[in-house]
Amino acid sequence: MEMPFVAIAATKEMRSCRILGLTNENASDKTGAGSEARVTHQKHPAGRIALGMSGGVDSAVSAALLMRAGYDVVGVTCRFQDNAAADCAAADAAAVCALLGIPHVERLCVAGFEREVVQPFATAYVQGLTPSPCVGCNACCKLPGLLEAAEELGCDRVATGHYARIVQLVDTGRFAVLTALDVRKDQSYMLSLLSQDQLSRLVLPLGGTTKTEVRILAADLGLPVAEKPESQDVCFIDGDYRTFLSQRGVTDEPGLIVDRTGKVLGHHEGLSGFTIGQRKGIGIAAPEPYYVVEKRVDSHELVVGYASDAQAVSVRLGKVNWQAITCLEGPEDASVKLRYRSTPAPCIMEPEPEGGVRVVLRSPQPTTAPGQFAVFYRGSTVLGGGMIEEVSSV
RNA sequence: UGGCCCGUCGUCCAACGGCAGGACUCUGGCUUUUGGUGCCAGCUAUCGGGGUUCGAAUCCCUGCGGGCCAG
Repeated sequence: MEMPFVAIAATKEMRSCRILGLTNENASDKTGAGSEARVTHQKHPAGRIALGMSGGVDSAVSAALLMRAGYDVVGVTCRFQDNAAADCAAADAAAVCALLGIPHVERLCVAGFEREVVQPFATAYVQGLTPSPCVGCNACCKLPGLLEAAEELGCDRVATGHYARIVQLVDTGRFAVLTALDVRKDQSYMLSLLSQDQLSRLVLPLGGTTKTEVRILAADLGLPVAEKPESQDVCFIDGDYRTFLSQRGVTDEPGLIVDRTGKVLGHHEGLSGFTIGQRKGIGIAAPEPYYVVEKRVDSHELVVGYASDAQAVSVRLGKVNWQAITCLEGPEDASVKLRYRSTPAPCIMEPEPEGGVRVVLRSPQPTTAPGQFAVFYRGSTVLGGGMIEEVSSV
């Protein structure tokens, strides 16, 4: 046993591929004391790996699973911020590593995080976009940081606690992301910007497990973070969104709330407080709920409409990062997620100049906001993803 | 200041003289590595004063406040 690859049955979408994961990651194995005993006495047959540890339960359990699979695991906590929360996260990760008996290192990534994630986030709001910082963070900050750490630590692979799977397609040799088996926790969307190089070295121990199993395993192992709640909200904003944005120079000006016909319905205190598709917080009583359908940055107008107006029929993407396929040569069918937790919707991908893609939805979908990512799927395979630049509703 | 309508949650609208209900807003919760959506729950009202009645949002009188025809 020298490579951690597992062949899986061919699916309709993929003629064949191999999962880059763990040899014993199957759900049925969670109590498999037998196989566990078999691997623990071996001398790291799977090699040395740098595991990104956030301090949460997912990465903690990932460490244990990697160890079971025969990896020589080094816990790496990237410090994206210099504050108490980061101290706390790092301390939790260190405690887990200590308990598991593996080394733990911290890595300072504050400058890179600021440059690649935080500033672009604020800039997006100035432009009237609704950014999705985690997508960019994974590709431009988290993975690069981990890979650098791996280099320094002599690791040939890296791992994270994302719920998704990675495969290598036999036909083309390309690496692709698959959805997690636990569809409720699937995070493949968040990995859609990863490059081939990043994917080729990434191992995702949790792709074949469920959150429930992870919690159970964490408890069985006595991990101190077993009960830690799910992360949510933007990690670098603790507290008031508005305050954060204003500290970042995002000036917010009041403006009118109008409907599609131009009728004035009310006032708002700043466009950055709204995202397209949003329902709550508009503050206008009407026969039906209003949704934000447009933000007019120049005139500071917020355009609202009923649910029937808050539908997208097509979106235009900037440069798309292709994963399972090399490029798009002509129109092709796929499914697309227009927001992280939305259901993939049937669509046609049409190539546009400079790597862009026009996405024509087979049927109208609840609208989405420029700045969000559209991620293409074929079955459970991620084809690629790109940032939404324009949403068409007619 | 002649005649006629109408005053009910924050908003819009219901309720044969018999427990004031809904929608929207708002608030809280669930869900969630993007304040989105969605789901669940909750708060809040009969314009004031008299009367009739066992009982009034409802009927009568009156005041106040809107609106519409008149001039």
